[in-house]
Amino acid sequence: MGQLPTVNDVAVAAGVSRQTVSNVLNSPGIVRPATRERVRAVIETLGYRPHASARRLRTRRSATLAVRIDPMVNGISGSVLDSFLHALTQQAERLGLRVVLYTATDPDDETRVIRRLVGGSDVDAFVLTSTVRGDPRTAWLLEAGQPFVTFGRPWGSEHDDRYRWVDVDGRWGVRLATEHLLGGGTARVGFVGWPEGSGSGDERRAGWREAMVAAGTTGDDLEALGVACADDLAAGAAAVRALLRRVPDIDGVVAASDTLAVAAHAVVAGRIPVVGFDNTSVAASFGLSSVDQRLSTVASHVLRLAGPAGTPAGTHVLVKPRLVVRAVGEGAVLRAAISPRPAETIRP
Amino acid sequence: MGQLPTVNDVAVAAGVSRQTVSNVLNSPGIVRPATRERVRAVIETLGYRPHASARRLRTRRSATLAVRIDPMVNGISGSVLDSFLHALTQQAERLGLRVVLYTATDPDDETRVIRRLVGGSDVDAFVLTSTVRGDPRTAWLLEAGQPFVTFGRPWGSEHDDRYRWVDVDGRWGVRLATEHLLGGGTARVGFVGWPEGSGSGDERRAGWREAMVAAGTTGDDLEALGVACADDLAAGAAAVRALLRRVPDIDGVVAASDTLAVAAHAVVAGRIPVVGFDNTSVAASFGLSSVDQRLSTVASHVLRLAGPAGTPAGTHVLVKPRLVVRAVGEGAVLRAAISPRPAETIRP
DNA sequence: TTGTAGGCGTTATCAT
DNA sequence: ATGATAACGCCTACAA
Repeated sequence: MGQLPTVNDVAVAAGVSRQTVSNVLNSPGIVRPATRERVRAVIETLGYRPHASARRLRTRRSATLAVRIDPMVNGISGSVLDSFLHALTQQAERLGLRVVLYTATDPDDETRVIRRLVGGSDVDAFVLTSTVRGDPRTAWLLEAGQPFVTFGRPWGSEHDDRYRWVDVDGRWGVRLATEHLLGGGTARVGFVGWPEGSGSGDERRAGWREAMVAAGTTGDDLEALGVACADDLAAGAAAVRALLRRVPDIDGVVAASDTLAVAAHAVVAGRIPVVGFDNTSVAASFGLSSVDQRLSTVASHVLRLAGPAGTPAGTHVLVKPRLVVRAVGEGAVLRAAISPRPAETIRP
Repeated sequence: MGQLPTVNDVAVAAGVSRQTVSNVLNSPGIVRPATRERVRAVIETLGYRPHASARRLRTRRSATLAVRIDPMVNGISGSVLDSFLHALTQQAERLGLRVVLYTATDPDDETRVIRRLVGGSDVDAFVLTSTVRGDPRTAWLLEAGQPFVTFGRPWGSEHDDRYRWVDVDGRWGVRLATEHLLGGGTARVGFVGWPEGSGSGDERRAGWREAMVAAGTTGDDLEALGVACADDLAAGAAAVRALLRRVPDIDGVVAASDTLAVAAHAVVAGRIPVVGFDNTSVAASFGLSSVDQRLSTVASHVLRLAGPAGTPAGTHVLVKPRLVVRAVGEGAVLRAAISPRPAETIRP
C-alpha cells in the first residue's frame, strides 16, 4: 500500500518501454496486439492508473468543468440545480471529465474565483447556470477568452451567437401543458406566472397564451385568465385566489413553477387540475402534473458543447421539455397526501 | 492570451531566482521584505497563478475532496445534500481545497469509481453522506487505507472509533422541538416517524420520548401518541389521521422529517402546531417550524477532520441542531400559503 | 537570504 | 513498432 505504480513500473514488469505503455493507453492502435495485451494484463495486475496531475501537466488540459453551486433560495424549485448536477456529473464521468464546484457571493466575487481557477489551469471550461438578463459573467468570460457553456439562453439577446448555450423551450413546455388541459374538454385554463421581464417567465406565459389563442380564447377573456406574482407560496396563493374571484368557473391552472403550482393546488383544493413546471420531487409528492426539463438531455448537450471538439462558438440547443402527467383527479386539498402515489404518464 | 506565466517568468521579471518566487508563495517568512514585495508586485502585474497540477504532482497532494451526489429521491427532504454541498464548497475554498463530484449507481459501482479517483491521485479524501447501517463503503475505504470522513455516524456501532465522522444529534433536536411544543402549555404532543431500525429515525423518536417522559407522559398514553410510517406524503398523512383518531385532543405533532411534517400539516389543517426536521426550504415555504441541522457547522467539522492535520482516526463530532420556530398559528390548511411569509425565530 | 540541481509521472518528438 | 530523450511547472533539498 506504499507507492502507487507508475508507467515505469508497468513498463519494467511488461518488458517494454514507458512510451509503449503510454501508447497502449492513448493510442492503442499503433501498438502490436500481442504487446498491447501483455501491457494491459500488467496494468490490470498492478492496478495501475495514470496520475491525473502529471497527465494534466503534460497535456496542458485539465479535463475538468467547474459549476457554481448556489445556496438554495427558491422555496420549492431549488432542487433543479441538484438534478442537473447529478446528470452532468454522471455523464461527465463517462467522458473522462471531472466536475468541480465553486461558490460565489456576487458577480465580483465570482469573477475572482473564476480567475483563480483559470490561472491555476485547474479548469478547462465553465458551466453557467441560472443566467440572467445581461449576466456579467458571460461578458467577462468572453473577454477573457475562457471556454464556457451556459444552461440558459442569453436573454440580453444581443450577443446571441457569441457563445454556446443550452436551454429548455419553456414556451413549448407550457403550451404542451395548456393543450393537455384543453384537451380534457375544458376551455378556461388560467395561468399563474411571474411579473413581466424575467425572460424565461415571459416565454412560459407566451406558451400558455399561444395555446389559448389557438383554442379560440382572446381579448379580455384571455387577459382575465392570467395573473402574475412572485415565486413563493404566499404570493401564488393570493394570485390564484384573485384569479378564482375573477373567473369562478375556471377549468384548470397552469403555473410557471412548481412553487406556484403547489400554491394553486392548495387554493383550488383539488377541484380543478393544476400543472406545474420543473417536475420537482415536491410536485411529484403532491401528485401534480409538471413540465419536465429533461435535465439529463440538457446535461449531455452541455457536455458536448463544452468539449474541446470544434463546435462553432454560437452553437446552441433548445431542448424540448416533456409533460409528466399525474392523475390527481378531483378531491380534497392535497389529495396526493392522503391517497397512494398516483401513476405517472409521460408525454410526449 | 497565449501562455500563462510561470514561476520562471516571474523570477526573470523580478530579477530573482525561481526559488525565491516559490518561497514568497510558500514560506514568505524567510524572504527579505523588500524582495518579497517586489516579487509580489510582479506576480500581481503578470497575473501569475501557480499551476495547480504541477504543484499537485510535486507535492503529491491533490487538495481535493470527492463527494457523491445522489439523484434526488426523497420527496421533500432531498435538498439537504444540496445545502451541505454548498456549505462544504464554500468553506473548502477558504482552505484552498477543491470539491469534485462523483456519482454511483450502487456500492460496487461506487467502489470502482473511488478506486479510479484514488488511483489517479486525484483525490485526497472522500466525504461520505447518507451512510447507512453496515455501509459497505466505509469498510472498503478503511481496508484501502483511504482517508475519509462521513456525515453520519457509523450505525453499525462496532467500528465506532476506526474512522472520523460528523453527525447531527437528532435526538437532541427532536427533544428540543418537543419541549418547545410542551412549553406552549400543551401536554399531548404526538410523533410521526419512521419504522424502527433506521438509526437516525430511532434517535429522533428517542428524543421525543425523552421529552415526553420528562414531562410526565408514560405508558399507554405515550404509546398512543407515536406512529411510524414511510417517508412520503401519502404514508405520513395516513399515519397522522390514524393518530388523530386515537388521540383526538392531541396538542401538537413533531415529525421525523419535513416530508412527514408537511403531511401532518395538511391533515391537521393548521389546528395544531407541527414541527419538522431538516429545515428545508419547503418547510420554510409552508411556515412550519423545523429542526435545523446546521449544515454549515457540519461542513466545517468535516473539513477539519478531512484535512491532513493529525486528528486521531476515531475523532468524531456530534453537532447540536437548533430549532427554527415559525409562527403559523391556527388557521386554514396551508395557512402559510395564504398569508405572508411568517417571521422566523431561531432557538437556541 | 538567495541560487542551483534534480525529479514528481506523463506524453511528444525523434530515432531506431 | 518500439525506445530514448526532453520538457510540462513546481517544490525541496542543499550549496553558496
